[in-house]
Amino acid sequence: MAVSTVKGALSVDTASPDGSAVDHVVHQIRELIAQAGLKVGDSLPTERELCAQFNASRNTVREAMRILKAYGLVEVRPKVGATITDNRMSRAIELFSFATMEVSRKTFSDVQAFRDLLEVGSVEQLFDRICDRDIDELHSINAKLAGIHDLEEASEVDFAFHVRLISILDNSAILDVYNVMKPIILRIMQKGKTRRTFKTETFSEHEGVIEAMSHRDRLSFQYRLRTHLMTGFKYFNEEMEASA
Amino acid sequence: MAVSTVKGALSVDTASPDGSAVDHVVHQIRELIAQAGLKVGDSLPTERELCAQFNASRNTVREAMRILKAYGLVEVRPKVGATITDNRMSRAIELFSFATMEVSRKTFSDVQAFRDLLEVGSVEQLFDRICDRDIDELHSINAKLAGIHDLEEASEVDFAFHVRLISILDNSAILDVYNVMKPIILRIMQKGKTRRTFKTETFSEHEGVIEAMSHRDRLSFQYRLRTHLMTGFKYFNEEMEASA
DNA sequence: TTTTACGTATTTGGTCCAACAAATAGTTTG
DNA sequence: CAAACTATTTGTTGGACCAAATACGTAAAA
Repeated sequence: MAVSTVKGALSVDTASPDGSAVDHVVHQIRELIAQAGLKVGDSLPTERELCAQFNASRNTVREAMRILKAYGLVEVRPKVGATITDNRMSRAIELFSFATMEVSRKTFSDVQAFRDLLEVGSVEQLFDRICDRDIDELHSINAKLAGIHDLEEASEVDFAFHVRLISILDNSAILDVYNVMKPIILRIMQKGKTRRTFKTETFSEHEGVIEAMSHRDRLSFQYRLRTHLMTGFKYFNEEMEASA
Repeated sequence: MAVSTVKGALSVDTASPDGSAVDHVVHQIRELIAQAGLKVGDSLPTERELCAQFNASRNTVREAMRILKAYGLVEVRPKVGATITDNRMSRAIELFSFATMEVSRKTFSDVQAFRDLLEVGSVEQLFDRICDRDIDELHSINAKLAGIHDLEEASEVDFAFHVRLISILDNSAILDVYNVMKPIILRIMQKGKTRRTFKTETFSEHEGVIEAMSHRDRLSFQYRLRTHLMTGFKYFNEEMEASA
């Protein structure tokens, strides 16, 4: 505290919550963090201190902390108390690991078109940065497809391959987005495939992409990768085309 | 209940949490939802029923419900109880509206490179779909820059312009990702700019992009948009290059 | 008799309190 | 230097009360 009596209309405005005591405490804690300029790693007051400070019961404070924890903004260990963190990205990932929604035809084409823009579209920056270790590691990741036991595992390997590919770009925005979308991408990868499909088709498609990379063959890279991304589209039938 | 004594290893596996009672209840509630096949709009048992069902105290159940609420999976109103929802996307957006982190040089270049891949890279698909209404609406959005009063408002208009641009693609994956990243993008847009910058430079850069679109001039579109995205990079100094 | 309106009782989430269990950091003791 | 102890702090429980929303039954009106 001390600083910023004026702070007011700046960035931290959570607007006014719904008036519930818990939301109010959440708001106050966030204000506290902002005003005290707490950074990642710093400690928050103990629950009971917060109770006294905000005139709230311990349960109310605890529910507020649950929210902050769920948002990945604080980490709390018994005895040591709560410390500031920033796991929002991983929380966002967990968010979408829920609710096993069915992948629609439109979802498939949207997501794959999106990935096409990122993976195929970044060919120039990618080829600028490629080094031998990238090629080697892509090979070794892809080799794991031979030993997979179920679809889940196979799609994990497939995903790891593509993450390794774009990691060459050294762009954390892209990497973060990929991780957020991971659950959806995994489902897309599994759609219509069998273990055998992964071991044969997917494997050789990946190998083709790697070969194009090692030869620095832009056109081949783009063609092979694009084709690879669109494999699986055939497994979607045309049903339910018009959905509002 | 009734169905699926076998269900076991399917999709809903939240793995086993850290063993805390609250996490356990969260897990059980999610299992309950899955097993009972509850859809959005359906009701959950009352808190007290959940207490009895899971042998947990009411506070524990409430903390679990706080988590589900924070995840945007349930909505709870006094007296009527908890109903299933799916506001995960809006929660994800809220997630990143927090913690007014400073935009680093690397964040800037990463995010803008990312946007470059999406916006500039999609020129073919974009030009395939463009219609007159798109051009008109882009004009009218951009016109709002003349009447802006502060940076916040200006960046909102700027953002709206780019969202409208990519909305032509009719790709909800891209749109969702853009919305999730909105807070970060807004900050990037504000970096180093003034109201005047928006009213003059940003405005005319947008107009240039629109003009290229209306002429179906691919090269001009790409050049102008790419230049526009990289405007602002000059406001970052080299400080703090090596951060682990 | 039927329908509408009102008021009461019940249900349900929201908040608070007090107490105990478990885990851990720091301190003391061998 | 290591082990045991102590105090502190989170984790969990059970209970209590309140306020608001709903359900229902009763009374009044058509």
